[in-house]
Amino acid sequence: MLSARRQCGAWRSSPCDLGKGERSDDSELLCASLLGAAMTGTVPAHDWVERFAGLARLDAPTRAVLRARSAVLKMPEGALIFGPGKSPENMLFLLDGTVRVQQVSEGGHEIVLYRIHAGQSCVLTTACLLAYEDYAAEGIAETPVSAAAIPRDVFDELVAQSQSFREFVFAAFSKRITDLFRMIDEVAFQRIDVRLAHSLVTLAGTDDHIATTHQKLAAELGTAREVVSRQLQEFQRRGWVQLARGAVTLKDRTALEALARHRD
Amino acid sequence: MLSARRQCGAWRSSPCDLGKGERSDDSELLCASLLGAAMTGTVPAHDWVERFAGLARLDAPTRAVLRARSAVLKMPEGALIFGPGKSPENMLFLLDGTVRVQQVSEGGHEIVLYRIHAGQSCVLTTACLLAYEDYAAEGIAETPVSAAAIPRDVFDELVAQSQSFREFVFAAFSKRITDLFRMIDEVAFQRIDVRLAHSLVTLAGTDDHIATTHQKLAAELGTAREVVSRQLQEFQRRGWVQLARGAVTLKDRTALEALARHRD
DNA sequence: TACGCCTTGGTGACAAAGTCACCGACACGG
DNA sequence: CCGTGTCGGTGACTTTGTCACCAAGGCGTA
Repeated sequence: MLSARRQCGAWRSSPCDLGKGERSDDSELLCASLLGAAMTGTVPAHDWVERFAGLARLDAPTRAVLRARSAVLKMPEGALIFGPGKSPENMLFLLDGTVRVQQVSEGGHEIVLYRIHAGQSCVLTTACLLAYEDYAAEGIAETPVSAAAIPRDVFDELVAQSQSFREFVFAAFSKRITDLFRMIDEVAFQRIDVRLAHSLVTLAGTDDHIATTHQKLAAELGTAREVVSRQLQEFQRRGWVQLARGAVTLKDRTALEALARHRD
Repeated sequence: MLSARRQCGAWRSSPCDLGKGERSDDSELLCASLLGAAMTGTVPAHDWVERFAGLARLDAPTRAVLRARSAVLKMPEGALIFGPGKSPENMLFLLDGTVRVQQVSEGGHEIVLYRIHAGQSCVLTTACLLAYEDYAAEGIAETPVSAAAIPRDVFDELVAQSQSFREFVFAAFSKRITDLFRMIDEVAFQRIDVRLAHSLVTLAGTDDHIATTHQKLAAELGTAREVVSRQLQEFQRRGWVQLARGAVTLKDRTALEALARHRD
């Protein structure tokens, strides 16, 4: 049974991290056009292939196909890239921004599975899998994002034709699966303070400032808000962080990193 | 640091489940030949492709290549199919038996990630990924197994040539990743009694008998032996199971299944 | 048979983490 | 200024994990 009183939907029912708001109608339209098909009216592709770390090593013909048969899309922060029952028709290469992949289970529990950063990896892994079997995971734009969209058949064609593209694709799958292995290990065996310290260090920008709520940090780790609150208080007692409403500021990054490295 | 006193290595340091013994020198040799390359002296492939559920739908030329360029290998129970630093040179299709994929972390903690059953799925997912990035997961033959081995380059060739083989491969990856998502959700949010009940029902054969130790069940769930012992005692108090040294017998499968279905 | 030794599992005390109910402080828009 | 919703703090309690230690069973060997 769903417990109605539980505070849930850390990411969902609240304004986006840095921006000011609810998913607008505009964003919904963008999503629909992306998830649907067609891609009419989208920006023609530019030199994005060169800017994408993993693709630069591909053979020239493959890069040409990618350029020719893709379209660059932009989506606002908070947009739903894919979700349960919404498997995208296109494979996506993330050019700018970050996509958060998370899961919401029946009891209202949330957990962040991983993030996809520009260039480094791509959405194809997750997007592709959901094309075959849909599941209650969803990808959400954490910042405004731009992505190159490749129709499914072009993807298939490239896999067939290019040896280096195959390597790229399988390497991406490989990395995703090993990361999930690591994740399972952490969730099962790592202490919550270690995991929280790790999250803080990872989420903090160069300015050591994180604009987030305890509830969102809890969803990050798949734990309860109270647990996060208590741990943060402990960190503050130790002088490692400075707490404020909706914000955490790192005061001793070194100490947090040391704790995060703890393997045990 | 490794704690020397912890009782660890549930699966490793003990005799195999049903059989009688330590990994023999023979099995090590088989492993080596499998993991290495060559495949000289192995059995020529027969009609295994037809017996493999997922491959029956492939186009005829692809099936022919699979038959022609594969070799059927047999490995004894307890054999290490792949492991950290031992990425297999061949893609494997499991024809008979079961392979357990598990992870051992630094603290000596163990957890079973998933099992690969004959025909239903195949080892290629895991094997393939480890070819690109090796990690502390290992695959162990839980029963005597036979598998069809495909050299890496033949696999690559098939992916390039056959549309239906690509679909097969991506569907396998897809299923694996969604299963891992589910696993993360369970580890993070599911109560231990529910998970244990689920494991018991899954592990029990038609005779409702499981030959295993509490320690192994703990490794199955990624928890501690004491926790499993206490839960099993509780199940026994309720008349759901009958406990004996190294054995658990289901007395009320229906009740266990009901508990296992509990979503919360 | 007696002995040592290892495996298996039982136990109590405690620590860590999750759950529940409730509260007060803050922010924002009427 | 007030109402309303978000955010975070707190105490009591349950569940799970950890640690230390013990007892029974099994097995080989003197």
